Amino acid sequence: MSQKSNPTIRDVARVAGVSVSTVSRVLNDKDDVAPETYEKVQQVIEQLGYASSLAAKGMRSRRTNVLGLVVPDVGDSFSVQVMKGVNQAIKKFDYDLIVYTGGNSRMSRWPVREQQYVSLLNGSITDGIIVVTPRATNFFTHYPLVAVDPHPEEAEFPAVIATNRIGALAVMEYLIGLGHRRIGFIGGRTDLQSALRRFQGYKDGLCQANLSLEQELIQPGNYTYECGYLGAQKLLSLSNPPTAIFAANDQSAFGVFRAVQEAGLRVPDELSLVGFDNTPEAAYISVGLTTVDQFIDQMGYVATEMLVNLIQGNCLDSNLYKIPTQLIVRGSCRAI
Amino acid sequence: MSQKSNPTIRDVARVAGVSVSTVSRVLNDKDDVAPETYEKVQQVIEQLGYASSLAAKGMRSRRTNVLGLVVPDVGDSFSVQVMKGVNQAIKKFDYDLIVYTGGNSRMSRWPVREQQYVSLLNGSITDGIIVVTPRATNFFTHYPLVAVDPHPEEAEFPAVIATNRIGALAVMEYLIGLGHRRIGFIGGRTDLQSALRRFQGYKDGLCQANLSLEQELIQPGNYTYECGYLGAQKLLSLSNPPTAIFAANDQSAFGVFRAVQEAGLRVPDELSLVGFDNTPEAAYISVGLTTVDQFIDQMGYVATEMLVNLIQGNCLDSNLYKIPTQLIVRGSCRAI
DNA sequence: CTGTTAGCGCCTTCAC
DNA sequence: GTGAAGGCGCTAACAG
Repeated sequence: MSQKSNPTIRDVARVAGVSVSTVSRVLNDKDDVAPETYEKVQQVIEQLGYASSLAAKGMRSRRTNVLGLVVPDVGDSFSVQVMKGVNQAIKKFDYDLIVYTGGNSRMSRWPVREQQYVSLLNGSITDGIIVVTPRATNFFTHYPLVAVDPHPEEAEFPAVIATNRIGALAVMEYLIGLGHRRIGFIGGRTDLQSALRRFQGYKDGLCQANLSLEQELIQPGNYTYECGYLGAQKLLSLSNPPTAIFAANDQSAFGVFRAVQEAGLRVPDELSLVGFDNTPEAAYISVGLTTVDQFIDQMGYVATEMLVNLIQGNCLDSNLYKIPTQLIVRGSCRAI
Repeated sequence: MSQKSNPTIRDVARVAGVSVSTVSRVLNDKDDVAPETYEKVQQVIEQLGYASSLAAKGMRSRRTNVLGLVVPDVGDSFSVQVMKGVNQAIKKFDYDLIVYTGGNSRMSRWPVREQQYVSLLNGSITDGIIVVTPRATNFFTHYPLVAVDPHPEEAEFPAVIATNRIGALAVMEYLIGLGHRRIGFIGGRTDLQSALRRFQGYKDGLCQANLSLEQELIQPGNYTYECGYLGAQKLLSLSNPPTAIFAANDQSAFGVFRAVQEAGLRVPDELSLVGFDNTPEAAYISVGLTTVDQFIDQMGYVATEMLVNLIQGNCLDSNLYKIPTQLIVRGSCRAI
């Protein structure tokens, strides 16, 4: 089974007793083909289990009806969310989808960066590409491309981003409105734009309320459970501990939660807690984690819409589409 | 940006002042190329942002170093789990991954089924394919293919499955060991092999304990929250209601949970509840849902291993690999 | 209506 | 060590 090659268009032509172009025509519903010829060819196609090679087709005609989605890691939850949104959109637009990810480490020898490499590869198989790469710099491709959540300042290509700063600001306004004055912060990965923007929102919130920024209330982090756990331990052991903690993402908020429990305290009674992302778990954890939804799936959906527009040669309203974030209030905060 | 075509191997050759074959050689580290030539070509490649077209490469040489994963829907949680496992495996084996899904509805006109169509398409771009299709019948491809969770009886190709029946049996043994004698069952989608096997496990468990199978304790279902909810309502309104309910998957177990709550009862005090799948939510819901883990990600991982073996021309130990399921005991059951 | 003829971008002999 | 030619499977002109 593994050695024999798939049937080609030529096999079909031979068996059906016609030429390859005729087969090609019925495959693409081109021109007029005699009904009986059409029928016979279809029959042979089915009989042989023939399907045209995407590779060959894509090479010849600049249209494959396939969209590409390049992600650094398909296991990553952010990527998965984006995929869901894209998945929904392609159904509407009647495209197929290829999600590409490189597990290939040999590529490090490659002079150009992975994303670029992959992007170019797919230039011939897909009609356009969506890249999910929070560390994106510049992309070098002559085909339609839309980025999800890149560094906006360097964005020379269409992109869709979430309003991370504004979301974080909303959190701060909420907490401050609840009477909190000492608000701890667990940071995110500093190489990610999203984390920087959330931190900016934290600072802006403080500033806006005329509160001073206290270094001891700010713990570095990296979006992991552990960093939330450790950061919270430090914050709680302060001589004057915070009454609320804002973690840069839900994952680290869960870590905070555990540290709080282990310290014999309760959320929200002794400590208010807010996360960011609105992961599914956030709804389940004890009283429910108050967090910010950034509608990642919608980012994927919008990115797809933009891409399809690009492919069809339409102009984009804007090169940068911002998906508004939304504060999701659950039970993890309390007025003091 | 969208009209100009990507640089080709010929562009590189021209700029570097060499022939295309030389460029091809450095691309594939073939033969001996003069170090200075090699260097210069590499430089031009980088300068032009060139990357060889997957399409063209795949067509010419029967090796792309890319694995394919065909799923009915990338939004589906089962598919996502499989993806995670595959994703891990490709890193180990140094392959790239393409996940393919069709949003294309025109295909309904196509005489061959969607899976087959996609599978064949990718035959030329990928070195092998993993298909996730619980309704799989026969696949028609001359290239390596491994199926995840197909109908075993029709499997003419290598496949990896979970031991659904045994997992369900373990649930029954557990419940019966806890003293339960009247155990309700919420069924799954009858078009899915997994659901049938789980039901079989339920029946076998009953039989093994010399308990009779009572029709009134068996509710049809379809793996949804709603069916669990409705089924549980019926079971609870029985004149002699069950003391435990075994739902064919976690999702419907959650529905059961809600129905139980609404009836003013509590889990596990008045009713023991078991699910199947061990979804992330299962750990969070109130006391924790006792369920069965089928290690879907591992299925993806193993499928990848099998596929790589196939691609490399090795023989498989077995054409059918069974991933053992495991009962995860949490707080939703209680002895009576 | 259908067959013939060119390539698409790349890799693989085979010469030099 | 390098270049030239042929062809992978397919589609898009042209001819008939």
